[in-house]
Parts: sequence; structure tokens; C-alpha cells
Amino acid sequence: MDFRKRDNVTVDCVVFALDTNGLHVLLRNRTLNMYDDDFLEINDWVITGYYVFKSKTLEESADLIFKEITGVAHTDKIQFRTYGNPSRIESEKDLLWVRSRGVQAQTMAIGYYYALPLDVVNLKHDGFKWFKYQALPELGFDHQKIIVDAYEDLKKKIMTEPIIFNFLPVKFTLNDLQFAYESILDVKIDNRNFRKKSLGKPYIVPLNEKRKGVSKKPSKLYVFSKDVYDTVKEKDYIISV
Amino acid sequence: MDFRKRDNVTVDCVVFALDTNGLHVLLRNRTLNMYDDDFLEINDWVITGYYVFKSKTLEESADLIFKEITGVAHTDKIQFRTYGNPSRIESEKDLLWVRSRGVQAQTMAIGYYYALPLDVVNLKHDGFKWFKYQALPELGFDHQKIIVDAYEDLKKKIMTEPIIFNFLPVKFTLNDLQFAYESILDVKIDNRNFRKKSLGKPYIVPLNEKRKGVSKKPSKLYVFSKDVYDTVKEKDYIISV
DNA sequence: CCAAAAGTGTTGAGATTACACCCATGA
DNA sequence: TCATGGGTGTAATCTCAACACTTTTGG
Repeated sequence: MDFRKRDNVTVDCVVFALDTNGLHVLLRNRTLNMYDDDFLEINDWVITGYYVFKSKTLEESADLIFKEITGVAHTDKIQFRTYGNPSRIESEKDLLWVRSRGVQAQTMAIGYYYALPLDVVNLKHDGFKWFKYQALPELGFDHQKIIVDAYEDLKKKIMTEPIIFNFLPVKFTLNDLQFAYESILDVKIDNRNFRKKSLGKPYIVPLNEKRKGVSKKPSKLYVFSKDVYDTVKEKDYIISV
Repeated sequence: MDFRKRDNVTVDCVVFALDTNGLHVLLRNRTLNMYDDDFLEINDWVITGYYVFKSKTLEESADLIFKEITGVAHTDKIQFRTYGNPSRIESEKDLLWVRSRGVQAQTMAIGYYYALPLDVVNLKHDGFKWFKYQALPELGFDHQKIIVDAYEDLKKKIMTEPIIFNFLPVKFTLNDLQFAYESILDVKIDNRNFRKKSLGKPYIVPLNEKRKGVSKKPSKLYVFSKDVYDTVKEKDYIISV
């Protein structure tokens, strides 16, 4: 394998995850202490990006990053936008960081986002943390904008593509599904109407199985069938909420 | 200005245009004759791309290309996808071409597309030609895929964003608008229902002006108001066709 | 006065919303 | 037995699709 990198292009990954508290984003702490350990010059958060290997596709490069920070392999991802403004790094703080690392400031970034259930991830590295989307901390570089762009893209795609199921475990309840839509779109949905629509989708297939545990009454489980979805998606779109 | 280029990244532009025959794509002839003028080693078509200048944004780089080939400045454009597969150039023909030019084969490409009325363009350079989208010629590199990706993106965005108006002159009739939708989505639309829906959109504003000429009965003219659109787009989406 | 494109309303079917109570279980 | 989330049906409204004739002008 050719381990050389394109030194002016990175792949940046926005990792979205869902738990019972709603939508989260995985961030990495960025700190810089030049002279005194007690006085941090920089202490904020960034998404994770890395240079693209010359011998790999962009998707492969993104997957390497994703695997490294979440431990999860093989998830769908969406390329949502590429950033190439030569002055995207221009704040004092960001330039200081770039200089301290000896890397070049004029990089392009190809943005990908991932979606998954939060509890699937065991954070392996220090300095990584989940933040509620509604309560993001101070972000470095143009990562605030990148995350918002990713989120806007997610909200659109969720209406016409089956990405919602990436946020859920393989077996899920209709209430899980409704909660996922509500969290991501930030809306309230009528439960009865939602069920009717969901049950009308052939690719949401019921199992003869119930989930016991947290709740009192056991709830029916469903799986998403990509096979079925692929055969019907032209005629019938996903839940319109 | 810094005229240096990023030698491994290009911006590629798909130019869509509409006339009374439907949707067209602007292509450039690619020929190579190594020994004998009568025997062309390569004779196919490509979209136009060029290296990104280090001192320019991707949008500016795309606009330079677009201006160069169409003579038109200041049009909306959409960045739809970035291509970075290191083996995107692998056919004999494409490698021959790349070698003959002494450029490197491993380039990334950021894809943009433009939309405009066809009659606005005066092709200034030889070797450029409009092709009906439904009848594209043999294409070089992975440009077939790039054009199809752009078109798929266009079809989606046209339902939720006001790009359709870029295909029309500033003053247009409702029948023009309907024809644009029909051409791009490749569907038939009921004229009466279409008018009803269009008239319900506040951002399609009627003028006290009629178009005379080709037709017999003069037709009422409308303009698209971006100002109005921006204030209402959250609540009311564009025509659903 | 005729050819050609512009323009106009109504009805039925299907989809969407709003809304309140019983069910099954674990504690 | 009670607290909790799971699950269910109907009626009113709105939206969408289908459909055919009249109007205005230029030639």
C-alpha cells in the first residue's frame, strides 16, 4: 500500500448518534499549552479529519477515521460537501494551532457524516466526547459551519432516503423510529398517525418478537429491509412526517 | 494574485441548459492524433474542468471555467459531489490522453453544475457543443457518471429549491415554467393543476405585461422573486408537480 | 374566419390531521 | 393494584388528480 498522503486535502467526519436524550455529535478536544500547563492557549473542540491517502478512495479514508474514533466498521456514510476556501483558516487561534503543528493552513476538506445508535460506540481515546446537537461547545476552525451543513443535509435526506434506520439498532420499535424522527427533525409527531403510515411501508417489516425490559408492556419489534426498500422506493417514499 | 494551482485537484463543471427541445449539456470535444491526422486515437467528449487556483475558492474557480466557456458571469451553481477514487482514470484511452498531456492521473475533482437558458450562451470556442441530455455522445474519463450524478442531484433539488428559475429568462410564462419541469423531470403535468399551484406561490409574481410573438394569444409574464421566496420558504415549499 | 396556444372550475378519491381511551406488563 | 409506556379507530378537512371547453390573437 502507498502510505503517502495528499498533504493539502483532508477528509472530515461528522459523527451523529442518537440516544434517549436525542441527537449527539462526537467531538475531539483541541488543546494547546505553549508555556504553562495551567494556561491553555487553546481549549476547544473539533471534528476529526485526516489527510487522504493517495492510494485510497475518499470513502475508504473516511471509514479509516470513523473506525479509529468509534471502533465501528461498515456503516453507511454520506458525503455532503467539500470546503476549499483558501482562507477558511484565519482566526488567530486556528493559525496558532496550525503553526504549532507545522502543517499547512491551506487545506481542502471533504465532509462526510455518519449516523449510528450512540450506545454502539465505546470511546477508545481520551479527549473524545459526545455533545447534544442543541448544545455544542466552542468549536475550532470552520467546524461549526461544517456540522451545521451536515445537519441540514441530514434533515433533507431523512425525508427521502432511509438513513433514519442507521440511528437505530437492527431491531427497533415504532416508537423508537418515531423518537428518531422527532429528535432529528425537532418536531412532535402524532403517534397514531405515525403508526398508520409506518405500517403501510412494506420495508418496515414486523417480527414475531417483543422487546422486554425498560418499558412495562412489551413492544413489537421491526426490522428495516433494504432489499424491499430498493424494489419499492421509486413508487412509494418514506414517511413524510 | 497567486497563480499557482493545486496540481492534484480540479473543479469540473456540468453546464445544463434548456431550450424548446429540452434539457442539454455542454460538452467539449477531446481529440488526440499521434501520428496521422486522419486517424484519431481519441475522439470523444468531456465536460470542462481545470485545476483549482491556490488563491481562489472552489466557487471562484468554477465561475472562471463557466465564464470562459459560456461567456456568462454570475450564475447560481451547485456543488453536488467530489470524486477522489485514485483509480478513476484507468481506461487505456484515458491513460493515453493523460500521458500525452504530461499531467498526473491521480486527480480529485469537485463537481459543480450550472443551469441557464440555452439561448443566453454564445459558444466562443471551437469544439464545444450542446447535446440533448437524452442523447449524450461517448464520454471520456468518468464523465458519464459525473453528468448522471449531477442530473440526479438536479432532479432532487428542483423539488425543494428554486433552481428551476435559472433555466428561464427573467420574465417567463407559466407554460415556460411547466415546460421546464416537464423537460427536467421527464414527466407530463396537467396544465390546469399546474397553474393553480403556481398561482398559489407568492414568489411567482405576475407582471402587467404580455409576451407577444411566436404564439397567437399573448401570454402573461411572471418573474421569480428571491426576496419573497426567502421569507416564505420555511412554510411553503415549491411546486410538487 | 380559422389555426394555435392561452387560459379557466368542478368533482371525487385519497391522504392527512386531530383527538382519547384501553392494554399488557413489572414492580 | 397501580404506574408506565404500548397500542388502537373514526370523522372532518384538505390536497390532489382527472377532465373539456372558451378566449385571444395573428395570419
